[in-house]
Amino acid sequence: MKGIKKRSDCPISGTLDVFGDKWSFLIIRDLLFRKECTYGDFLKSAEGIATNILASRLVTLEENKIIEKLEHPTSKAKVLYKLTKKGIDLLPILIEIHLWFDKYGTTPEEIREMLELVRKDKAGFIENFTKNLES
Amino acid sequence: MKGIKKRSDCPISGTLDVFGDKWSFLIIRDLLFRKECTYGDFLKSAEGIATNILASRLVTLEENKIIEKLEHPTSKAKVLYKLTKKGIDLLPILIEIHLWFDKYGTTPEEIREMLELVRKDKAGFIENFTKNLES
DNA sequence: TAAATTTGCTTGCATTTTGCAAGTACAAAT
DNA sequence: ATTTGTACTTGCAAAATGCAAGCAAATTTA
Repeated sequence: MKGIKKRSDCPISGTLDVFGDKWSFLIIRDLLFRKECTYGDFLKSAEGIATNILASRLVTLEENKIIEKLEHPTSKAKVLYKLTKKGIDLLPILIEIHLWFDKYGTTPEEIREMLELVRKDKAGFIENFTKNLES
Repeated sequence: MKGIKKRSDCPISGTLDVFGDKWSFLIIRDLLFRKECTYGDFLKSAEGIATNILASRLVTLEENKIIEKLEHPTSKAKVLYKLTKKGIDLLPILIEIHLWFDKYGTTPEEIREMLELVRKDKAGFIENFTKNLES
């Protein structure tokens, strides 16, 4: 599965060329909330991604420098995935999706607590969250 | 194409259940930038959506109250599509996608001009843009 | 006013992507 | 030494996508 074909110069189109499917952004969500995930961690997520799809999405995200692979500190059998800076910088998009959803849908309580912080000081929230992920 | 199956309670997942494909958000982009579009207008967009896909996406977006149909003021042969408030409120997501893309990709000049306004006063930009679309 | 064109779709079919179930190779635990 | 865990790959069926053609109603043109 090689280079993605660009449909136009439009930034929205270009972004969808990479993330425009039902799974990629869930992988990013997992990594934003959990910082580092193994292959098995992704498989355990509530939505139930198929293993072949997961593998192909991880490749695409890595090709596009959104995520990177790391050695697991204690086990050679495991692989750690984490976001690059480019990936971490998707946080504001994720936040706006959450805010929009909260306005028109039903947000789980735990997340709604996070959104209160966001509403109090969005820039500060993003800065802190980002710092934590970068470290 | 009937009701969409919800994969989990996660807001990201729920949003992707509706928009998680390569085309839906381009339709919304068109409507944000052009305010009202006919079926033919969407077909003319640079990315070249297939007519059957367009028709099915318009149905889904309408079912989900993101867009609505309007009578064309001068022609019964034409149909006007426009965003609902719920659809207009996707603007902040679109903006963050643009800002992210601009950081890591190449944004067309015309759009970059818009982004300067956004960076000067994001809240004001959104307010004005929204007001214009609502009227 | 009859014929041609425009408009918003639908239909049929080939290609591509997805999803499910198994299988594999290597690491690690028992 | 054997079983289990982990990260995948493979094969195949089902679903989604893409392309081309078709169609009915509205509109324009002759």
